[in-house]
Amino acid sequence: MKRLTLEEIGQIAGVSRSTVSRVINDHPNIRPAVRQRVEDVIRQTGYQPNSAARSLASSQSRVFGLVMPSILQSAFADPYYPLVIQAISHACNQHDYTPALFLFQTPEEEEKVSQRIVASGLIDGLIITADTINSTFVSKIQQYDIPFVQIGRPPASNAPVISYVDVDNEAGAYLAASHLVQLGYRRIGQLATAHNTAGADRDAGFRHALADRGLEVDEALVQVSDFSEAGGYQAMQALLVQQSEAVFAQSDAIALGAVRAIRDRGLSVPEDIAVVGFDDMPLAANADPPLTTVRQPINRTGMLAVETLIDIVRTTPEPARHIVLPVELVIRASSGAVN
Amino acid sequence: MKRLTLEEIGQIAGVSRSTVSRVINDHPNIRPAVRQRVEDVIRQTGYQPNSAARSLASSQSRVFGLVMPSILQSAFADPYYPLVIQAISHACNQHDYTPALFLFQTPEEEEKVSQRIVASGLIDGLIITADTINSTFVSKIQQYDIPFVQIGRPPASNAPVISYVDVDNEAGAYLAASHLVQLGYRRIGQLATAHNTAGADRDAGFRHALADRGLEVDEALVQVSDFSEAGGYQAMQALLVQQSEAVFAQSDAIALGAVRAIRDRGLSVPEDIAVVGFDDMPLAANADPPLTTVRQPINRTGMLAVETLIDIVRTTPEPARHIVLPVELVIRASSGAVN
DNA sequence: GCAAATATTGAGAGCGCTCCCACTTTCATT
DNA sequence: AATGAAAGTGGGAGCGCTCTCAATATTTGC
Repeated sequence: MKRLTLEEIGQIAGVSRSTVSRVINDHPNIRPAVRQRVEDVIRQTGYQPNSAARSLASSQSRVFGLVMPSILQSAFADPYYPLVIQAISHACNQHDYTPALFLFQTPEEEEKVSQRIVASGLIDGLIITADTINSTFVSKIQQYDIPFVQIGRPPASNAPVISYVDVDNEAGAYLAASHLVQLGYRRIGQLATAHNTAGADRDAGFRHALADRGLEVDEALVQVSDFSEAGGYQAMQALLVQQSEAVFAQSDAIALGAVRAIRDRGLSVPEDIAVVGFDDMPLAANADPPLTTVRQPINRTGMLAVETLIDIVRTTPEPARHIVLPVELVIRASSGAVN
Repeated sequence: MKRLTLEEIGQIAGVSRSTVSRVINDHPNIRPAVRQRVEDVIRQTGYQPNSAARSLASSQSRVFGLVMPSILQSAFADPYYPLVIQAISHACNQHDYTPALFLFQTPEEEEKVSQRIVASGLIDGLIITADTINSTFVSKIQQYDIPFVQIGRPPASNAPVISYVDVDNEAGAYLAASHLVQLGYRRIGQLATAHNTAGADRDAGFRHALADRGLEVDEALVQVSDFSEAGGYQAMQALLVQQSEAVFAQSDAIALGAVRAIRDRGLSVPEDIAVVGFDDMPLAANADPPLTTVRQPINRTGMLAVETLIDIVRTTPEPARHIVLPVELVIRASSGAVN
């Protein structure tokens, strides 16, 4: 099937290349009859403008890059990332952008690909997720004039100048921890993380909640894990020694690992130890027991990241946009509040 | 940071645009001294050719589309797909291709985006996964001259003309089922699937293995599920009524759902019912009990899909390439063969 | 009904590259 | 040393679009 050009569409419709271009780009000042005629021809022929020619002439590609730097072994072990990818894909489809995927498993891979990303003009903007606190990627691309938004708050030093979409991690952790306190638990542990600001904010919310109820945080009850199930299992084993009554896990994957560790010790959830997670992944509801957790709106996060980036690309990049989405506590059996 | 052009690089290096182009595209017949000089300038300036201009002039974009049609609710519930995405991303990075992601959650989304994909020239080729048996997507794009490879064998009617990379699902299921037979189980059930050829092939391998050992397949012991954990849970509940001694699950996610269902019934794995999965996801080794399963080489699958597609794009598309990768049985505790 | 204002359309240039062809230089051969 | 072939290099055309500007058509006001 031969590909048609603007010129040929114009020929068929009896107008010039320019007029067809105007129709496609939705410019004003076209006689309705002409627009109609051109649109008909486009529909009948299935014409699609050549994207290379378009982006060469307009220096806009309508391609966004979705970047996940430094996924070492295990980032995909957290089902959060696939959901983010899905959400962004969906948002891009809605807005006629194409998402290009850049997963970096090693620093070398990151180095090799990132130069091409920023300098080839293939990409109009970047959505960056999973940024670890000391990632070099963001500082590298800041030198180029490529627009980007982060999913998740960047470290405080960068935050004012970087646009981002985040969920209210602190409020979520506050809700989760308060829930445990209200249920009467006193020795409340935390399975924390140390890689990104989400972990830091959840930690802050946890501590804030306990402090507000007059409880002190026993540092022995705070164990550090990564965001994976396996990490949660290990960290929980350490926590079990400390006889905590309840535990707030910074992700659902961690929570599931914790449940497994508790079970392996012959204890049960929530009777012996209550567990609360964070994220409300689909598997949280199906878990055994169903997981009390903090629901974060991943689809909205992805949609807003894309829309914010479109806004930045089309209008002025200044000032940086900061969006923080609310979260909610979803109470299920694992915290002992319901059967 | 202003972007340089070929012309400017040539100016700096004291050669013409054409010569720089030759260096970049690795053409022969350049004096080594000149090539060196040009390469130095490129390195120092960090020059990257403009990809829009390049693809307009050469009609090659070096972008591949990764398509997952008809993900209705739950395809991402199977952790297999994120791993495939990761593998393909990695392979594309290695070969200087950019992977663009097209996930379709509804037929409307598929309809809207697919026209743009095939006709805009943005994409040099497609890698199509998760194709359900009666997907219309493949038949739609076959009308266009866009090269593609499938991950997973297409239905027999299409198979001869479509290039694909698959794992030996039948052999894997045969291994898994034979393993259970050898362990002495006789009432062996299957948690099957009905969406794609992988399921059909695994079913065939399962039946083949039982037949080879003189066992008949009791159809009451074959329950149909989707590829998810939740699906496995439901299907296993139905199977529990039938008193099977062992069960072959067509995916690890299904197997984990089955384990949960068995547990919920107060039975244990493998003492009461042995379970074997398929895929060897990372979580299979960490599961409780660790899952006996069939390991499929997802990274190699992704790499070969990309390399096959590159080969098709660069050389002749005929004849279709068919690659089937071997799998291996990984024996862990869930089948009762080890503690 | 006519000039002025405005709406609509077409043509040219150019985005930065690749590809082809023509030209210059170098080298092997006699 | 002369010749032909091969190696190496530069310039023009053109990929299919957008954007600007000039030209033409239509409308408005009086």
